[in-house]
Order: sequence, then C-alpha cells, then structure tokens
Amino acid sequence: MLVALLDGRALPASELAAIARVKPPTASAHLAQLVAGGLVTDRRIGRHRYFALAGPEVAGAVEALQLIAPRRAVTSYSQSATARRLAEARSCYDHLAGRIALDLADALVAEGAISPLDAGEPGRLHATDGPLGVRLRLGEVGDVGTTGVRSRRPEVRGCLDWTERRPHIAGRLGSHLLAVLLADGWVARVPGDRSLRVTAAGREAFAALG
Amino acid sequence: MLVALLDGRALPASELAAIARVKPPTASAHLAQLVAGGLVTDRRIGRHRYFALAGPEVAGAVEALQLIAPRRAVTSYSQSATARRLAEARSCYDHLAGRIALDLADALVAEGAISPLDAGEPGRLHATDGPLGVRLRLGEVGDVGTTGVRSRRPEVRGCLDWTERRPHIAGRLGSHLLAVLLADGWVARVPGDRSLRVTAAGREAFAALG
DNA sequence: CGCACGATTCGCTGCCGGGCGAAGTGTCGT
DNA sequence: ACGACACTTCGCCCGGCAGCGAATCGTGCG
Repeated sequence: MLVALLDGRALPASELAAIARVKPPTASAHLAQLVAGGLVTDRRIGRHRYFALAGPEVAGAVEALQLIAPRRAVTSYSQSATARRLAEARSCYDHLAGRIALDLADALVAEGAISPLDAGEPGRLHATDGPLGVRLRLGEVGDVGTTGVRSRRPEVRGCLDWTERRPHIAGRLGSHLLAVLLADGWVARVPGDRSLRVTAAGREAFAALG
Repeated sequence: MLVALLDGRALPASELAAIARVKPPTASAHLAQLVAGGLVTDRRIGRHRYFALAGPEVAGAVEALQLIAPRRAVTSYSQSATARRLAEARSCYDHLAGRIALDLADALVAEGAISPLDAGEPGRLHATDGPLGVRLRLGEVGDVGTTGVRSRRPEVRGCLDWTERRPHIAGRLGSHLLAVLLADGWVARVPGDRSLRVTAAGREAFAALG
C-alpha cells in the first residue's frame, strides 16, 4: 500500500485493498494502523476515504527500504498497461474521469461555463453558449429525465480524481457529458473494465475544439 | 541491534543481545535472520562472531526509519563508560560523529560555510573563507583525489547522529574534516574502538575558534 | 587435558496479529 | 422512502514468531 502511495497520489481504501490483494475489512484495519502510526493521512470525501503518505520522511523510509528489499515482481499498479489506460480516461460512477476529464473541466472553466471546481463541493453551471457548451449540449442539463421530478443531485459537483488529485466534473453535468461523449462516439466503453477508449473521431473533435 | 550498528562498528553477538535486552538464544536466532536477509554481515573471529551492517543502503534504511519512528528512551547503551566516549566523539564510516561533530556542524552553519543540514539530504558548501573554513582548509574539498575524476558523492550530506538524532556532516566534506582533524592531531583514534579522543591540543584549538 | 566461555540448537510456550465473513453505519443517487 | 455502495466494526480462527531453559558444540586459556 505504501509503495502504491509513493508517488504522492491519494487512493481510496477499496483501491488499496485491491492492490494489496486483501478484502476490505483487512485493508480497513491495516489503514487504521497506518493512520494511527502517522504514516498516512486520510481525507474523507463523501462515502470515500482517500489515503496518502503523511510526508516526505515516510516516502523516504519506504524508498530506503525498497533499496534493501529483495526485488519482487513489480506488478505494481502504476506501470501496467491497464493502469495507464485508466489514468487516461475512465468512467467514475456515471461520469468521466482521468486526464481527459481534467482537461475537459479546465476547458469548461476557461470558457466560463462552470465555476472552478472544489472536491466534494457543489458548483454552478453558468453560460452554456460557448463553443464547448453548444457542442456538448450543456443547455440540456437542466431537464433531467422525463419525469419532471427535480433531482436533488447538484447540477455540477467536484469529484476528486485519484490519479491527478484534482477535481473533475460530477453531478448532473458530469453524467450528461459522459452520455453525450458516448452517444456521439467520441469515447467508447472497454468491456470488462472501467477504462474508456478515445476514438479517432473523438481525438479529432477534441483537437478541433482546442 | 541495527541502530547499535549504525556507526559502522562490528559488535559480537553477546553485546547485541545485551543491547537488545534479550537472552543469547533469542539474539542468535534474530541475527541469523538478519544475515539471511542480507541486512548484516558476520565475521567469525575465534569463538566470537562479529556482526556489522551489510552496507550503506542498510544504514540509510535504518536512519530513514528513525526519522519516522516515535522517540524511544535509548537506555541500555547510553550509560556505560565507553558509550559516553562514543557519544562524545567517534568515527562514522569515514567521517566524524558524536557531540563534537554536531558542535562543529553548528559552527560551520553559523559561519555560513554550509547550508543547514537535513538528514540524508545533500547540502551545499558555500563560503570557505571564514575563520573555521580557513583553519580547516575547506577550500581543498572541491578537488577530490588526484585522478581528476568527479566523484558522484555529494560535497556535503547530512547523516543522522544516533546519539543526538540530529544530522552531522558526511559527504566529501565530512571525510575531509576527519582527515584534517587527525592530521593536525586535534583528535586521535582509540585502538580497538571507533571512538575518538580529543587531544589537549585539539581542545585548546576548538576553544580558540569558539 | 580440562575448564570456561561464547555461541548455537532443540523443544516448548504464550501470544500477537493478519485475515475473513457477517452485520452495521453513513452517504449518494433514483 | 428506498436501494446501492464504500467503509467500518465485531467475532472468530489460525499460523507464525519471539522468547526462554536446557543441552550441545567449538574455541581459547590455564
């Protein structure tokens, strides 16, 4: 777990459990000890709990131990092919995550379509008439579903991206964006995996929009 | 046990058992594991068996762990007479350690000769023209050996002093300082021991320099 | 040669701590 | 209001390891 956290990212408990190949209760107990011992810090966001190394001294100790530890098959998460795909683009619940999601969020903030994002906090959808707003049909975000029932889900919400430690777009807008990107064939689901593939058409379209 | 070996000395099994406050069979089993794991090397001399750290990586790992470990009362070792001598002045690999090393480091920092030390981190050698810098010939530190080969060893490095838990001077400067102090007769080696004796001349010289 | 001493091996005990399934808690979304 | 989900707590089992006493091995010294 500590090795997985070496690059400074914050990872949720479930992810650390999977990396360590143990069940959630075991991971929870172990993480509790790491926190009690001051090796990692935790940050609760919604129903997730993100863990990160407590400081550079801890990272130094882990690295020093790696130097004298017998080499193990580093099937470590950070270098496998699927890990790279996940870091690039993936779905997070019903919205987009990964590098591409952050780029998209930055672009929308720059266009003035949304307020700057804060992890876990609700945001506001402002102008929907910029180039991106028109192309991505942001105007439709207001009316959710056909029931006419006003959802309590905020129209925009920041959701901490665990690969980059910055918030990407969740909420109704996040859901809408993923649906549009899938419908228009810019990204495609990869079976058996949460990762998403950016299609050739998508790559072209993103480039055209800057 | 590893902490006791941090200064590079080789200690017999019985000594390590006493330091760890365990009986000989326990120490023997533990040391066997340390040897098997490649953390320490052993050397049989007569009916004794001396153990030492396997290398600087191991020392680095132990030091890194000390930085994040809660402080413990180091009771056992700190009371014997030889322990007091070791705490005062000793060699650590090829450089100076102990109280005197820390005083020297503080004085050099105060004079602006070196940047404040950080355990395990490389530092910089700045002015060499202060009273201490001139007296200790810090100007010679730059040219290492006669080969002209640029050593990758940093000119200054912080090395955690296990008696005081503060960094003293290692690196090329540390090596240089010990060589100068020995050459000028300020300190002298004590046979059969890593401890150093501050000579009368040395005491006088240190006092004169503040 | 025999004793003293350092170190090791053997057998045993106590216990800590990792690991899991099942059930509970809080949050999110419909 | 309700179900889904992330995480935690509880209770339990089990393996392994630290630690020791007694006996053994090997070396050095008288």
